Amino acid sequence: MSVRVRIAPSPTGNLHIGTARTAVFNWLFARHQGGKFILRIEDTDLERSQPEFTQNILDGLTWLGLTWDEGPFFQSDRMDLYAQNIQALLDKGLAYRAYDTPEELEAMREAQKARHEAPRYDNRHRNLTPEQQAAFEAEGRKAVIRFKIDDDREISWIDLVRGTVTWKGRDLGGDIVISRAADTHGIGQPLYNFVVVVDDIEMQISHVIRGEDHIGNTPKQILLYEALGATVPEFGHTPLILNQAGQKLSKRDGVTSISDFKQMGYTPEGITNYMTLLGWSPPEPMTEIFTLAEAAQQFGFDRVNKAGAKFDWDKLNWLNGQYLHSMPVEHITDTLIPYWRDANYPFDETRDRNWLEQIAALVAPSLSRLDEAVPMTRYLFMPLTFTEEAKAHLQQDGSATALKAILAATDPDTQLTEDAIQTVIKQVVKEQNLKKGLVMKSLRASLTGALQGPDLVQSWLLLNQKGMDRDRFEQAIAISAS
RNA sequence: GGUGCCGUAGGCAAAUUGGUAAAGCCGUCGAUCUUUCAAGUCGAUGCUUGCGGGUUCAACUCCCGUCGGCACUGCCA
Repeated sequence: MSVRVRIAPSPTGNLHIGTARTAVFNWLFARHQGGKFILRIEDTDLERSQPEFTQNILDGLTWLGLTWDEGPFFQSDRMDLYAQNIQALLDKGLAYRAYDTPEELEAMREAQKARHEAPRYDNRHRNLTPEQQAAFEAEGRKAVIRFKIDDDREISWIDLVRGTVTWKGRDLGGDIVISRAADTHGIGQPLYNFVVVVDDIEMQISHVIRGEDHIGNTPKQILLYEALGATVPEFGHTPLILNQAGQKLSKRDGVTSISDFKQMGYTPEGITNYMTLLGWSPPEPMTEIFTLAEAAQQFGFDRVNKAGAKFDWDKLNWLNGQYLHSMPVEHITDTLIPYWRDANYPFDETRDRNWLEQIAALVAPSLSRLDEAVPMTRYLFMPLTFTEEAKAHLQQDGSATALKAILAATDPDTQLTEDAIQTVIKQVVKEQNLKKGLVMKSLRASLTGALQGPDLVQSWLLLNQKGMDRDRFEQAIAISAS
């Protein structure tokens, strides 16, 4: 049997990191098995589904490199199929119409709670007589359709990551609603648990790989597979991604959508690598830094951990940095340009290309996120703002002397080279009898407005190419005097 | 409350069928390089495997109990 897996996000929000991680495991498994990875958009909740979220999900998956082989399929296009299957269940007597009002259900649960019982539907409308049904309809009540669940059934499956999992029918909460309320004899909007099964059957999904939060849905769905006369697929429930407090990561935890990560300057390679590590571990000779394709060669559920994993920014940052450090200059320059542009730094992409590449080469080795390049390179693009420490340094004895000497020792009409800079520094140190540290710090303070930052000689070179160095020395000398 | 799942250092985690002194990575700390920060390099720190029993020559790995965490418990997905 060929392997067919799917990722089925619902467009009620941007692509979430948890969904993306599930997509990674599905993708990895499909590639490892030579199977198909299918994308299905679960938009049965008409109220909450939005087209822009669908777009965000598609864009996110594409950006991450999680390409799909079939789809996207939309559940909203398949309503007839669901209605047919619900009718079939109705015809077979496996499902029925229930006329309870939301208020009645609420009251029932309250009563159960008061009696310290587990809230569940008591199947009160399972065996209504035609007369009773007619009476409810005469009242103008609408009916949901419920699927019968046998209290005495025991359902179990061999989970790909957890082994045998068993549930009792009585713990499933009574007959489940598979379609929303609709007028007499009509079939309302089909609900998640039912739709998933119909689609997975129809799309011949062989392995359902999803988050652990779906474990409780699985027994209900297995019963539905049986009722629809279909083969039950394999199930694998992956551990959840947890927040600092150890709870399921949710939008309330701040940055959780892939588009946010992208904007913050994480690379798709870094994110997918990290998400894979959250639950899966590579076999021995392999290091923790790997591409999706490399992971796919080794991927298997035997190496997927069962416990939830806390999301660790430190490790993500480190991993992302590894990718940034090894990125070719042209590539990282291309990637950095949008960040500089968004910061409104003035430059001409074409004419300044070489200069921009030098900047990229200068800062890339110390980045862990792309957006860090913005504050880090600000002094190369914008007028200076001085930190208090920098000002204080410039006001020290010898600082102005050093800068004046440097001004005198350099020719405004000749572009500097690295060697020339080294020579000038040595010369000034010797002639003015100053400490090298003081000269260097004065240079840094005057050129960058700060006492720490990227390599100073390279920075000066870059500023010199733009003719931005001498004015800064003058400005600094003025500060020295004040 | 009920049901289910899970529990190896601060975080991610490894450990062939129970068998050496419980890998590795991140973090932290220190050293080094540098005018500086970051990065890099080198080194160090930390778990008696939630806890208590049991089986065994031997248990992170098996059994029993216990505690804790999380997830689910919808006419959401």
